Amino acid sequence: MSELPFADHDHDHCASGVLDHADKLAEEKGLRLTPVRRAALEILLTGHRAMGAYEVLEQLNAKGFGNQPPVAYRALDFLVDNGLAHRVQRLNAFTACTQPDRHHRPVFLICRDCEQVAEADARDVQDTLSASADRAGFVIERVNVEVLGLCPTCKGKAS
Amino acid sequence: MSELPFADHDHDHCASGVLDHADKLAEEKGLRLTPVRRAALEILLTGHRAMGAYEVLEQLNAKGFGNQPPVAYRALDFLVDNGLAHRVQRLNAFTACTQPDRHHRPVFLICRDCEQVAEADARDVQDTLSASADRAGFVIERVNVEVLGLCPTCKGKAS
DNA sequence: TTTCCAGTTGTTATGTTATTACACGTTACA
DNA sequence: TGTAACGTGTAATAACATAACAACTGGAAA
Ligand SMILES: [Zn+2]
Ligand SMILES: [Zn+2]
Ligand SMILES: [Zn+2]
Ligand SMILES: [Zn+2]
Repeated sequence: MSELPFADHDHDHCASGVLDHADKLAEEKGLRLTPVRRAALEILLTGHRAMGAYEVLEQLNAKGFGNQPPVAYRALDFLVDNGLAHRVQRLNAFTACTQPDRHHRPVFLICRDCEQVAEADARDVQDTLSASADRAGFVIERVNVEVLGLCPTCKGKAS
Repeated sequence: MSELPFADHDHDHCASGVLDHADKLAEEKGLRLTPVRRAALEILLTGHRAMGAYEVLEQLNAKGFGNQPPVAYRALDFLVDNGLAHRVQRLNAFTACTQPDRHHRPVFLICRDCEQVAEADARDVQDTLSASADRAGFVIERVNVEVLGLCPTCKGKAS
């Protein structure tokens, strides 16, 4: 794991950086980062945590978009498919990718207390996994690694 | 990963073996493997695949138990809590543990074609993960690793 | 034995998450 | 300028999960 998750950071900066990157990516790859999609990404970035689809939907609607589930699910699916967001299975939630500029193997560290989700890169973990799956003859297409526990902050509070 | 998943095997034997083990475990640890709970385990073993709670519920009801969701969820939760079954997040489904006799770190290999789920043990993968989380100051409580792809059989069919 | 309690099972009702199906508009492109 | 692919919106519904409460069970305390 190369990054320390849960670290303090300049959030406004990280958010606008990701949005800039998304705009660039859209232009380069011809992705259609339409208003709803961009708004959904903004919402995830502003929330800075894992958000449920209906929560995103509510905020999309407040910004003048539709208010039916598919509106949110489609935008979120687009973001996930294009590496701008991830789905956190354990929480039935979505979170903006914090490092969309590099092809990474995300691992999610989920704090059960404060519910924050940190995205770490664990190339080594997933390389191990790939090697094992290869031996078993299984072709990996997607990997989902999620860890539930206590983040450093909440660990401190508990003790 | 120490086991080859998706291998042919004597399924009736593996199923009855797990049930025997569950009975033994119940006696040793004082677990109350009641009729509904044992039936739920049987259903998962007979299905030999990941099954949704409502699917299990339907079969429980056919055997004379209640027909409301909590009946299934409670039995399944019991099995999961006691290591007799696992939850597959990706599929919102449950599967009988194939190796309940050892304390293992399950990794699920999910075939997107035939929907079979193989349970492999990946101690090495999760040890790597633990070490990384430790460095980040995160206390791991539960880990969930799920891999989506093509099993050897379906890989063959596709080519 | 009787009382009590924790735990189990059942029911109703409700909450939460996700998809299908279809209409209409927009974009890209021949 | 057709037209096909894609995107957005809506309504309806499916699928998954939990809350709240009543009734029963089985064992320990009195
Ligand atoms: Zn990411
Ligand atoms: Zn925390
Ligand atoms: Zn297992
Ligand atoms: Zn398969």
